[in-house]
Amino acid sequence: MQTIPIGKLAKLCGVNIDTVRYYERQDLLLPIERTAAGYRRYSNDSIKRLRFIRKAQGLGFKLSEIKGLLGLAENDDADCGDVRAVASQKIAELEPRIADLMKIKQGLEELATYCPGSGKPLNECTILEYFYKQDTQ
Amino acid sequence: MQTIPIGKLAKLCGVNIDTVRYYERQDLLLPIERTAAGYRRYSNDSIKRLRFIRKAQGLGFKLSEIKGLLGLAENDDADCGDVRAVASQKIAELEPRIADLMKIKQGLEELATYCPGSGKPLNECTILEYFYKQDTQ
DNA sequence: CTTGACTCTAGACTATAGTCCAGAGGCTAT
DNA sequence: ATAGCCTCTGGACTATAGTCTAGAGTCAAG
Repeated sequence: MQTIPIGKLAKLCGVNIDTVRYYERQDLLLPIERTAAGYRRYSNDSIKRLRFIRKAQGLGFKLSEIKGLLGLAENDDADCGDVRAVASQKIAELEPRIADLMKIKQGLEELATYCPGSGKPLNECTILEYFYKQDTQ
Repeated sequence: MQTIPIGKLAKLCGVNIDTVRYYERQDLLLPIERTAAGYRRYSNDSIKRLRFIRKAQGLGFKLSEIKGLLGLAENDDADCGDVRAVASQKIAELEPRIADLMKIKQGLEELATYCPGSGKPLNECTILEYFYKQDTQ
């Protein structure tokens, strides 16, 4: 098995070389060895692992969570249920965030609807009025 | 008009006292004066302004955007159209973010559906498989 | 043997919105 | 006058995920 240097690994996976070093500091992706001169060397598994990281990130996982996921993947006592639990938790986190954003969007849309718009002076602006208004409650 | 000290302003608006000072550094909320001892003094307008800031934040505006909004509100040449444009732009920013999160959520739900679940070994885990899989394309 | 590309390290810097701290001084009520 | 708050300042620190820099060393090709 031939090993690959950091620059090649980075290019193969489409990430910045500094990002690879950063993942190493985060204990996410260690080189399989170092050359006599101290150069990092990676394997094909490193490529798979780096791809794993980027994919999981794309699905909204934080690096710390990905670390946990990779730990699971390497734990002989873990099973599919454990992995699915992590996915389910992430879904559960996503739900309120989406709902929040949608509520915010609706609020803004409402404000924009009532605002008289172009040409009207600011003292008739219902958006600003809303922002300045004291909360009733 | 009696003026109020920073601690009272903060409490009235439900924000941390350091946050008020932070807003000052960001040029968002300046005290109307300082006492001989250097103590900040605020007016009722400061309360309104701070409430404005917090409300706009609640609708997803960044402090820099709120600064622009407050600038508009104090600009005699601005009209409702200008304010509405800011709101519309924020709505336009929200849309793809919501869509993204929903896509991520759907992706995760799909993965979780196919995963055999509890009791099955990890090499049958379709979630991990997906994470490790090389992108086709 | 030199040129150019590659890699090494430690540390600083980015964005965002604060929060917390120490050490000093001020203000108020008893 | 003294206790017990309040406020002042500058600077450090938080989270997250990198990115960039300087200065030095290494490697391969011509």
